[in-house]
Amino acid sequence: MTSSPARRSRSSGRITLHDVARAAGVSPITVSRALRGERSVGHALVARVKDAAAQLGYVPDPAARALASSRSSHVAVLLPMLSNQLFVELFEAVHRTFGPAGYQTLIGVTHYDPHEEEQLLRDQLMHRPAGLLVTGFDRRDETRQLIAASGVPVVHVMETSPAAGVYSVGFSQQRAGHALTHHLLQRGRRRIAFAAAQLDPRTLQRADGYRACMREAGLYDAALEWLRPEPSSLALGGEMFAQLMQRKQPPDAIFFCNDDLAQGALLAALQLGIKVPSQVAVAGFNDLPGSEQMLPRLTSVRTPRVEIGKQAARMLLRLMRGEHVETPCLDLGYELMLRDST
Amino acid sequence: MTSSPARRSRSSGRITLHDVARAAGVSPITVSRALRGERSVGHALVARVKDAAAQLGYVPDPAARALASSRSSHVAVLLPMLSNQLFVELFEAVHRTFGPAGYQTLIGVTHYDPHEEEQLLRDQLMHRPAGLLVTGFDRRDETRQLIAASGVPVVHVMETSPAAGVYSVGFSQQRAGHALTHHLLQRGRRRIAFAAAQLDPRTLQRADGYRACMREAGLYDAALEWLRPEPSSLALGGEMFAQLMQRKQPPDAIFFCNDDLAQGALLAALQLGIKVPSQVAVAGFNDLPGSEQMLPRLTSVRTPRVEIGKQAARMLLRLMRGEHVETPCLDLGYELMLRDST
DNA sequence: CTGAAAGCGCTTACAG
DNA sequence: CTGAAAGCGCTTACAG
Repeated sequence: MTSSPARRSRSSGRITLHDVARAAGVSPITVSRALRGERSVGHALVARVKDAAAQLGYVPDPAARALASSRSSHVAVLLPMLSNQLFVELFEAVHRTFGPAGYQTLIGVTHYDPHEEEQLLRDQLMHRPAGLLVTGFDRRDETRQLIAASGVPVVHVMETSPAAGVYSVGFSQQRAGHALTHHLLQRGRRRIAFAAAQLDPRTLQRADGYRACMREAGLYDAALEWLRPEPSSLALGGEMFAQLMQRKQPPDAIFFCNDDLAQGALLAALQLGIKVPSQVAVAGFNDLPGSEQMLPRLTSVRTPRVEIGKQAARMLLRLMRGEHVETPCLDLGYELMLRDST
Repeated sequence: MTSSPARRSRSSGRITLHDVARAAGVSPITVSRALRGERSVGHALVARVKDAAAQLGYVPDPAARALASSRSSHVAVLLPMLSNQLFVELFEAVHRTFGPAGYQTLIGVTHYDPHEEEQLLRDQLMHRPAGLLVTGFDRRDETRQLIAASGVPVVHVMETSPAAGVYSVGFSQQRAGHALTHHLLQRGRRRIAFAAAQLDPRTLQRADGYRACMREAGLYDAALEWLRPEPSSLALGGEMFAQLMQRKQPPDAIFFCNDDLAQGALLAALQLGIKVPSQVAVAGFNDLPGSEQMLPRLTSVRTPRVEIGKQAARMLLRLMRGEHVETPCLDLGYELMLRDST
């Protein structure tokens, strides 16, 4: 029971690996290994060490661990925007998966701005995250190089890429856009407009799907496409709807690139006395909260963001452990939610 | 130009304080002090050191810093739920304030669960955050002690408390609830219902305000209060509205504790053919996105979550630096948004 | 105002 | 399968 020598002490009184080692009667390295679950430690020892650690209420110090191993216990997630409920759900799924695995989830919001993304990335990378989750593939070359140079494993979410050495979990935005347009055509619509905001890469991929489908049907008309760069919102959706319906040749269906626009359109229709779907069909994308409560209930495309978050986090966890990933390009599909507005 | 000795090296090739020191011709401690802005270093030296650091592209290692100083460069924020846009806006404001100050913001979502909150807190505290932001005051005694024992400075958001040694930024939920009820009374309403979900402390404080106001008017009737424990949502709001209006003596106004409930109610009214506000007035709380687009536009109480986030982060920053805080209990008020639904 | 020494609590790399 | 030594990159506490 010799107490520590009377040297000038900076000790925080914290219980350390050494305390556990002394209690268990082994060396600190063995404790370190036992607690991290390295296979090389004997069963009996592992049990004894874990007991001692629990007894003492030992909590490892992440900073010391990070310094010694030069790998931290947090994961960085870069998302475009939290005002879109889609990304909130994605984040929560990621967070729920990393938490129990012992990782903290750091969030960065890029606001769809490539420069902001790069700045955030620099900040994050300086903290040496154990892994990185980013949205999509569209970023500056410098940002890409920054990531590559860091050596931090990355998984991309929301889109997929079959490229070698690239890890992604998402679905085909293009095909989903195509499918929704196809549904509208099947309902007998001909003058189908595509109304979009924000114009991020995934929105443009949906536009591609729409275009391809309309061309296949011989019905493509550039005048029916309306792309607005500002963020999407209920108010903007209402405004776009009103203007589209005021045209000399109004559309008989409108495919909004996001549900908030479509919800705003439905509210505007109510106000303007325009009947949906008899006069014009309205469809959205993402199936966000509220779409099922709209009047009429909004047809949309359900995107599997929760599953994407979960699977992407799991994939990243494997990469971080240096394990093999069976399916580096994971397509989780989408689901057409056909409701009353089409 | 002596290269490092041929000892077994674990060096990550990283540029360290020592490299900067050598380049600037000073000792590492001086570099450390100069870069952290300690006053004791001479002007000329600071400039020389900063130059050298910039030249070399030096980036401090947060893990090493945390280990040596036993204080980290991140701040933990505990929020009840991200599906409520209110907290997303609050979080973004906090994040925007801490980022430039050199702190990472770690988020924890409690889902209004005291046990989950305590678990999150243990996780966070083990990482020794430099500061802590928590929502409200309602938590288990053990959780409270955990925080106190950690010595980490804390600021509470959304509610205020004048207690000594307690730091808070928010507004009076009670007064806001009272004010909205008062507005409904002024509009000539008498049978004013209070419909709530989730039943978190702040919702109950709003209920208190409602009750006090109704009692003052001699109109309080317990039958007009409906408290449901499940999370609030558009769907639940619609359901509660329909049931309230089916009663033998329906209310002539309904105060929903949150805008999503009220928005759901407005949509249900449209569907049921119930006129708002002529037949029944509907009001919400928080003034969330979409309320202004509703039909009719929804009366609500605008809560200053962005300002709360910003001011709370600033207050915490001062506490973290050991500076004096002028106003430990900061009331930022609220604003009645009177629109067409009342 | 500047510095040499020691230490923060862990893990890596080398042995046996 | 277990351990003694060294080191990760910084800051604290003590001197001058």
